[in-house]
Amino acid sequence: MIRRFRGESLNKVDAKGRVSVPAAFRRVLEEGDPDFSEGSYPNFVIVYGGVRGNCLEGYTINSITKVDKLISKLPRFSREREILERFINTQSTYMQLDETGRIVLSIRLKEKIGIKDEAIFAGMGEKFQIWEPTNYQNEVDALNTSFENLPEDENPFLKLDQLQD
Amino acid sequence: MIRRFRGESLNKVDAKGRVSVPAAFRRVLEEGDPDFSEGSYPNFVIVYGGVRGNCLEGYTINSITKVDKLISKLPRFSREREILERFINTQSTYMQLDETGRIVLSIRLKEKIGIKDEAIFAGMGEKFQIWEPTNYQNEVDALNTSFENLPEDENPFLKLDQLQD
DNA sequence: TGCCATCTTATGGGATATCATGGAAATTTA
DNA sequence: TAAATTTCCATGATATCCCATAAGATGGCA
Repeated sequence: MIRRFRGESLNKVDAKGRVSVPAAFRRVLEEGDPDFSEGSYPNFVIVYGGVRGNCLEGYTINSITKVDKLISKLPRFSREREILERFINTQSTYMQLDETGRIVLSIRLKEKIGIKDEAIFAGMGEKFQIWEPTNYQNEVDALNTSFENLPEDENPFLKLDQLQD
Repeated sequence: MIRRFRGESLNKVDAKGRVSVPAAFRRVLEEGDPDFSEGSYPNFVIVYGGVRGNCLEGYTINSITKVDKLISKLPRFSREREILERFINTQSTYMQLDETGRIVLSIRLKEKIGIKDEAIFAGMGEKFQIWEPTNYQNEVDALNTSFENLPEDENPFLKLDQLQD
């Protein structure tokens, strides 16, 4: 089975910026790190740029490597590549879980998304997101509204099956 | 895992031109220098020519070697090759980290990119860049603008997925 | 099915190491 | 020998490591 990021969790952020990554996510990060072995702690990548930039996004090493490989196919000095490198490499950072399954969010990262002493972890399949709780609620509400306003023929649930191969 | 240059960092440049290279970048430089060994300090290359020339670009020994090989594939006396060699070979220099992880930017290099007493280091995957902070902000803004103005079908993020396989 | 032992998880505190930075001394270069 | 460079030492801030604990989840077993 290929495990994916699922579920959400509200965790405390302490004075040093430490937060527990939900245990279920840790399993996914372990599976997604080719260098992980029993007794070590998985590495992964947090991207903090992104189009809207009000949350952090965590990627396993394997999935970020896929992205990196795609970027590397673009001509070395092209503008396109520059844009992608700027958003995906410049605005990201390696992370490693510690012994107790925590990471530390630096002051910069916390400021970036407005986190104080709590953070929401939200599973998104190949990635997970970290939100400041209020912002998260707003995002969920906004999604609900925009979903309710969609015409029937654009209902993504219905469109899903049409994509079939 | 092949570590790449990720993240950004604002560091002080002192009167002698000394700047700390971000610790995360040092790890990449070490991995990318075939002659590096525990207890020594990695060598790398700084290119100060380049197409737009308002920043410096740092390459690991391994990645500049890759670029050199690409250049070597061009016809020996072609104009193309001449240009690339001028920008990438002539206008570049070897550097070595010192004991405390710093390099010194010569007056020439500082003038080249307008640096006074602060420098931004920006990870770009296979290379990193050094910018004067204001210029960097302008570049980021320009990138954002040019990104926002792209027609949907040229969105580099979406194109990424189309490159798939 | 109810109880206890054990493991895992989320969390906290203190000690230690690393990082970025500054200054002085030693050495080289012009 | 003055200026510039390199080497060496010093320090505050930050990040990392190590140990501790309480609550919940899990599993075995009578």
